[in-house]
Amino acid sequence: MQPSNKASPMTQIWHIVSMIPEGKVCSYGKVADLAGLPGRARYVSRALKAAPSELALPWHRVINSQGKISFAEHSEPFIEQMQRLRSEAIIVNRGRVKLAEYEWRPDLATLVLSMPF
DNA sequence: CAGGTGACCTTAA
DNA sequence: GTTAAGGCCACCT
Repeated sequence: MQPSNKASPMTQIWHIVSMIPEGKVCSYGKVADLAGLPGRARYVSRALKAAPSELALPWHRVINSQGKISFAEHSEPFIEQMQRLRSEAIIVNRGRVKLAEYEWRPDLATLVLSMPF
């Protein structure tokens, strides 16, 4: 019997986030959709908060549907996220990035093949 | 069990 | 371009 490595919803979310490429961003809602959890954007934020730091997920590439950083402006995590985005040559103005320019558009076929069973 | 909360989203002003 | 309201759902009091 194989050890149960079935993907939990949270694991799925971590997996999707890990695939966002450098220099691109993705909204919480989109991550939820891609993880097979439509309408569960808030679950994505919880999953990120719960993610072990050893995973080194690119959590800073996840923003809200308006292209804005969802942490309170000027808060510590807000500033860190902005710095991380800028370090990838992403332009951030008033805590917002231009989605038309930076939104991740994954190839769905490739994505499906990368999914854990 | 009931109510509050939040790293959200869509819609309608 | 903005904000406000309603919806959402796992977690915590």
